[in-house]
Amino acid sequence: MSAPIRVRFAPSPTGYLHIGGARTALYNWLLARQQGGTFVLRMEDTDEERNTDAARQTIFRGLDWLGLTPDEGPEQGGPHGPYSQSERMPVYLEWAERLKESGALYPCFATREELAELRARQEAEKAPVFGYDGRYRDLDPAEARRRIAAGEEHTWRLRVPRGETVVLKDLIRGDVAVSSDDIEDIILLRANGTPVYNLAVVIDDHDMAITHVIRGEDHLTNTFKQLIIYRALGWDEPTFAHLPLILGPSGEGKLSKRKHPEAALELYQQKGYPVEAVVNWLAMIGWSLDDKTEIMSREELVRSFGLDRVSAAGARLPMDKLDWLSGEYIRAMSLEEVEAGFRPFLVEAGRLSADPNDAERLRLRRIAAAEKDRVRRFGEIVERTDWVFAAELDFEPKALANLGKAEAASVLEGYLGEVLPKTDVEDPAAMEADARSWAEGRGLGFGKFVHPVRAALTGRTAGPGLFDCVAILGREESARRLAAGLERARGASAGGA
RNA sequence: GGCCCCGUCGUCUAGUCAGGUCCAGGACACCAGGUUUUCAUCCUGGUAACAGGGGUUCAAAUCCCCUCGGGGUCACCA
Repeated sequence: MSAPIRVRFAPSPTGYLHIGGARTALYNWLLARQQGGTFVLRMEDTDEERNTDAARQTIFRGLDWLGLTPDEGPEQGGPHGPYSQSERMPVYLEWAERLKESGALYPCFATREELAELRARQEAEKAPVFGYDGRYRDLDPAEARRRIAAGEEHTWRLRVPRGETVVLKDLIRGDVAVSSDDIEDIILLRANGTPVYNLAVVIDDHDMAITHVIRGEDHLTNTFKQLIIYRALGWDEPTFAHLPLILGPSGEGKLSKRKHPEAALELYQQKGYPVEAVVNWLAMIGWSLDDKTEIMSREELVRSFGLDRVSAAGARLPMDKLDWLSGEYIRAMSLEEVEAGFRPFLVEAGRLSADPNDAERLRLRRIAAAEKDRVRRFGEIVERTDWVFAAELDFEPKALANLGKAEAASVLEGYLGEVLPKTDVEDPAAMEADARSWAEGRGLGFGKFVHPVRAALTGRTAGPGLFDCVAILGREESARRLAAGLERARGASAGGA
């Protein structure tokens, strides 16, 4: 119907990529891809004190990981740059100047101390309204000029109209109306002459031709201020959509990094959740396709996503659901993909060379085959393979008990001596057939066979299929462990009998 | 405290705009059973919610009002 949409994600680089921010970025990106629009990344880095280059990088790399690479942004450039607010100061100042000329702004000589005092008194008196009381709003212009000329410190405030109703047409919340009397005369230029966030945002969204501002609900009250700035500047406002907030997993408050480690996107990468699972999960927090669809690929999301089905209510982070989804994604992967997922974790744990040799590759393949159905995130593979790489097995009590059973010694001895040497350790199914026929020949139940062998090989009672374990260890190491287990079993029966 | 947003199973949600097909559906989690050499997967079944109170209506999870609860925001931060 009209020009393609232009959306943006505008984080401030203060340390990490917030999971809620990641979702905001995803929703924006989804819409841009779906409608052939443009996804812009803009750094809101006007606060020099708090911003670091490391934090910028964290945001860039986080978006890369999620596959939400901007069409325009600090790294990729574009026709509406620069895309970092720190580089756009002249632009803001220019518009601020026009606002001064038009009389929309007035100088305010209230000092920080004065304002703090005012606020303290308002709180003490339980005043109905907090905030600036407009004490310099009607200062005589000549007097103002005189004080400025005298070098008196001052900020510039926006003369917010009185007695008007400001209506925000929000795609998710519908029409939200607020009285302009509830909005104080906001500072647009600080005493040091720098512009304030709300001014910068309006100018940027306008200059960058943003058509839809999709952001967290925490910006809802800012929007009314911004609406007034749009009016003062004589610009048309974009369409707004305020997303419900993501709350901490156990309820109270929005996610903060201090209280909730899961607020940081990096955590998910570190724990080894497949990206596509994270994307799927994020999309479903606050949005749903219908009453049953849970698993959706990125392509399906691009096709079906829509703001009209975004919920207005805040949501807790459903961590259990991520674990489940992640497991589903891993199970749907090819063996090669699972290997690739495990690889960095095993390398980091020192269990795999960065450039693995053939034997290592083979072992990785076998581990992947054995654990693919069991693991819910790739990072689990480290502790799950402790038994494989342990120089000395750390036996669980139950496993030890299994080695102490009456038939344990003869089973181990038989498997070690008669079966293992000629069974095909490359082929778990074949090994199982061999073992079964051997056990049957002895009139042994398969369970009686399996338990002591598993105990000797892994020191545990639970884990991958027994013959996957043999395959992972290889013939030689399996034999060594079986022999060691046999010794224990004999010791146990000798001591016990 | 002012202003604003929100309120369906423990959790994520469908249903609310266009009232009946909803003694409320799905998923995760949980519990029970089955398959399996263990675990996991897989299969079957189960527990579990319309925040409360008033209206309107033949009929309300759906519309209106009040209460309660949760959240956001009130910086010369962004």
